[in-house]
Amino acid sequence: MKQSNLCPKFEKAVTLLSQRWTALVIYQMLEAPQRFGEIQAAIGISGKVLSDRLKDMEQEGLIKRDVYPETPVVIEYSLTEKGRSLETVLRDIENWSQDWIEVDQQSNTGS
Amino acid sequence: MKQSNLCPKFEKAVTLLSQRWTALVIYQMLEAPQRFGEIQAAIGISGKVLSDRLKDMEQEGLIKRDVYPETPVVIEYSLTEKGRSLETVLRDIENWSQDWIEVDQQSNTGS
DNA sequence: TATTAAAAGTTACTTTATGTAACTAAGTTT
DNA sequence: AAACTTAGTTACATAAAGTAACTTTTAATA
Repeated sequence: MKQSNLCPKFEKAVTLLSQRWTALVIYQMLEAPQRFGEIQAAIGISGKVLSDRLKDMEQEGLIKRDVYPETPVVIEYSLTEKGRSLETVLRDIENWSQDWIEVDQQSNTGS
Repeated sequence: MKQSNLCPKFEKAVTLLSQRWTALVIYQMLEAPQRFGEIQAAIGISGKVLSDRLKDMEQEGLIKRDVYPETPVVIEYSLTEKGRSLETVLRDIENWSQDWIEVDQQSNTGS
């Protein structure tokens, strides 16, 4: 027994955005098109999960994958219009976080 | 090796919102304070996970839990100011979903 | 020419999160 | 006393995410 009263479009949007890492990947690509390794380094995601997410997001039409047959080959991910249209959502979350989130300073200063 | 360049507040906000069900629970409570069983029925979440989420969200200060010692006892969950301040985010997602999400009509009409 | 180096993934395996269904506890109605 | 309701909890099964080592391709280096 699993069923809701919710609007299916809204439900799907929420499901999309609550996939772990998806929002951060989009946020990262708002700045510029990015390569696999750049995204990995920027948000601290494993290769395996990033690979999965990029496939999902491409499938959903949020991003596109371009191959530049340079040497060595460059593969670049960038937002589609649909992906970019999430910018307002991400900016809202950004603003909200500044107003409402407390970060517990886990001071990690060795030596 | 897991570390990012991101603003910790933003990162925490995203982590919060990408917990499965959290956004839907808040969305549901935007309408009115709700009881456990109402939330369950409205969004189709299991008792176990709803219980976990409500605890997390209370911990984060997004919701509060009120006990009315009526008979039988009524336990009501409602948004705090912090929780309610997520309304803009949720409304943005709602609007975005209407503009950009396609729902594949899996017609389920028996008989 | 063999060796070492990226970049972009993939694979096998472990850990964590989520889902399911049955069960509990307190008070209530029959 | 037996059955019902609400608000959960428990034990167990499945799915998603994390880790680290490995593969492939092309190139620059020794």
